[in-house]
Amino acid sequence: MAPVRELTVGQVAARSGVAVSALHFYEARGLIHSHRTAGNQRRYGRDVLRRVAVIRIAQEVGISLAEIAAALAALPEGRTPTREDWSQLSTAWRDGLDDKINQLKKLRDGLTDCIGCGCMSIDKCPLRNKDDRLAREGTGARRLVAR
Amino acid sequence: MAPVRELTVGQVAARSGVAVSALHFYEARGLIHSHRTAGNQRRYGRDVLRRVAVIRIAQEVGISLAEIAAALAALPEGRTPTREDWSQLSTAWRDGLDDKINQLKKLRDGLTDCIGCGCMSIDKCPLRNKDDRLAREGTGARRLVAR
DNA sequence: CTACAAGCTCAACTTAACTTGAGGTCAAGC
DNA sequence: GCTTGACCTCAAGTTAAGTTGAGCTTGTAG
Repeated sequence: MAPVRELTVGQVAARSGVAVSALHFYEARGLIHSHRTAGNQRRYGRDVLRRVAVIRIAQEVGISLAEIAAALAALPEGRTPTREDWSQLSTAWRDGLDDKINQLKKLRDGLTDCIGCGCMSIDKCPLRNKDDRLAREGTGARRLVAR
Repeated sequence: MAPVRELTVGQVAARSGVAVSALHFYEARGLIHSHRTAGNQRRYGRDVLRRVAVIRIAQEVGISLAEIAAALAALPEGRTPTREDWSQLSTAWRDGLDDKINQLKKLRDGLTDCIGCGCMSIDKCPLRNKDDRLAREGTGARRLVAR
């Protein structure tokens, strides 16, 4: 059987589970690329499926399209990305993932105590403090133990 | 200084690190409540600080304001929430957190293999499959024929 | 008793990530 | 050759979670 040739936008949508409009959108944002037929219709290479998969996975982890675009931009323009290319990408995100996991763990482990503790000094709460804008701009009185 | 009984919106903003506009917004969304002075200015009880803290924490974990509102709605209207009340809430969110952590772990552990594996059958990918609409509607024919 | 910081309301604007719609083209089956 | 469904472009709409600004009122320090 002949290798599957190019995919239409509809086929990519069907296979990736992403709406056609979203694919258009990704393309406009430079996350995926296509070339056009004589009749101006999009045709995608098979690697677009992988790209889209990566995009969705990354999104699920909370990476914004802009960040994803930046990461994907590092992939070779001309050729099909190698295992090496993808691997590099995944390694970078893996670190971010690790951070995120640790953050959530910390949160989870502190959650019950911190929410349920009944303490009145919320501004001393270790959970709260981690992104406390006040800590940065603090005028003094509100200033707490630096982490 | 005498113990502060009621807080103005500005004081809440200062102590919670949340913008006044955001507090207005939360109030409009029913996440927090206030009563008004004769001059129509908001006055908050001290428990609002806790509420706001909980809101921000929950948001950070990826819970939407709508969901937070629903959870907070379960808190007693009339009285200051007890430790019990908060604890119940945190326990519920804790479960969600656990799920999220596990999901991320799975993602992390599969990421390098799955993104970097070089395999061509993306629709068989364990990562992708977890939310694959196609897998549910799949006719079987769409099963990847291609390399 | 007055200046002016803080509050108030309401509407409009913002960003992300898409979706929907209008109006028109292309391609494949009968 | 027609009909139908998939495509195309571009503009506008949508949701979340707020922010910003205008115009007006309150509250408090000096």
